[in-house]
Amino acid sequence: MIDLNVCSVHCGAMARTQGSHSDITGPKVRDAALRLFARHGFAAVSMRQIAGEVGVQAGALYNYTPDKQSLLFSLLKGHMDDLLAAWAAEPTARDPVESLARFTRFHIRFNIERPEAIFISYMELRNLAPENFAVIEKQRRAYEDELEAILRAGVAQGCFEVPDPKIATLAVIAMLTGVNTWYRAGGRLSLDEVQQIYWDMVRRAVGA
Amino acid sequence: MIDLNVCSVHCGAMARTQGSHSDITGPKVRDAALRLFARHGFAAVSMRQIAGEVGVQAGALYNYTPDKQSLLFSLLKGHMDDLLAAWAAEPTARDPVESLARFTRFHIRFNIERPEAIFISYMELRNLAPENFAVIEKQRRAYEDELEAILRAGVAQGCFEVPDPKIATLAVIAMLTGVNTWYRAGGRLSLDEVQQIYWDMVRRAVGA
DNA sequence: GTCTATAAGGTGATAGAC
DNA sequence: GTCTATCACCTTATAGAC
Repeated sequence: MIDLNVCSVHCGAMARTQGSHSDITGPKVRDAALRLFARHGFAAVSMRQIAGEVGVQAGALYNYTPDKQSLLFSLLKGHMDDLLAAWAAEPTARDPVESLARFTRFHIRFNIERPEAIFISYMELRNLAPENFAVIEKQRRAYEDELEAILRAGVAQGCFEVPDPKIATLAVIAMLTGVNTWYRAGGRLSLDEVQQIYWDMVRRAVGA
Repeated sequence: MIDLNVCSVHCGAMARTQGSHSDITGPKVRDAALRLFARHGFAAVSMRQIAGEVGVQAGALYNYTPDKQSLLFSLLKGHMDDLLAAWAAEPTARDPVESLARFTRFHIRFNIERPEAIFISYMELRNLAPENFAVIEKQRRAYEDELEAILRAGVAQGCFEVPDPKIATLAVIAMLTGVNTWYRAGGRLSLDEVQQIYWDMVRRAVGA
């Protein structure tokens, strides 16, 4: 149909001094899939649509993923790895109040910086094959456990008033994640103002 | 659009002492669609699957909905109508603190009682045709405005400390709606205990 | 009101040319 | 690595028999 790059015979024989097509096409496939899955949903997006965004034919996608399911899992897994690594790289604090403040600001910033990945991480869990779901679910719990540990430390030290740390964990995360439903860069409030407003609410919610 | 009681030539002349097939099949179609959409997602569910749940052939569904999109819209519209009507039927309070307490308890109970409808109301908005989305979005804002009015009244009377009522509204709703991600009937906590825990957090979050 | 049959087209994935 | 072509199957929706 449309032949954009009839490199075919020639390129294979040429000295390939830098990145092959796959070094470029691979990330483009992931970017297109992330964007389309976030916009229309995994089930509503076809491999042909993704290929169209990338500028290749559908068959070529299978050089980069064994199937559509693996593509979704790879995106979600990569996102959760990023999340856990980024939080692990944050400087730690002794004081639970300061830890909670850092978690609050971190979570808001991280989420706002990658709205599409956050969106599919919440919306497309049900489209994961069971074994893939189990992996992501475990990582999600590991992240929740980070916040729960902060709350429990604060309760133990008497600086938080939280009757049920597990529920408070889920409540705080739900509240913070909600930012993504309305925040738009260049809107009424800066990231810093948003972080401050939510920190005030979180701080009071846990009785700090 | 949907003719619920045609029953063709015969029934029209007969004394119809009780429900025709359509009186039974219609609700069954809606129930099956709600359950399947919630479980697998709108795009992933076929009309044949819905028909299979109901116990009819796919073609018969079109006696109850002009198309798949209208079926989704009808479910979401019905849910939002129920939500707004149920809140309107709640007894009102003069005191903003008491109003907020009632809203908190109402929202949690209403959501917990119909997890599937709540789920698709959040997940399937993007699968609505633009004109249908506009209708649901308007209703969603009307509901948010109810809470925002409570918060603004509380700020005006000096019983809440909320720098940005709009954001506080969205934060509180996000926190409360999060209950549905973990609550299961017969679990560790009763509905009443959950309502109490969340009310404590909401109350403190708004500085009441 | 429900059935069967069908239209018209989309789906994920693969084979083999280049 | 990407193409074209294809397989086997699924999709929504409609037509007409009963």
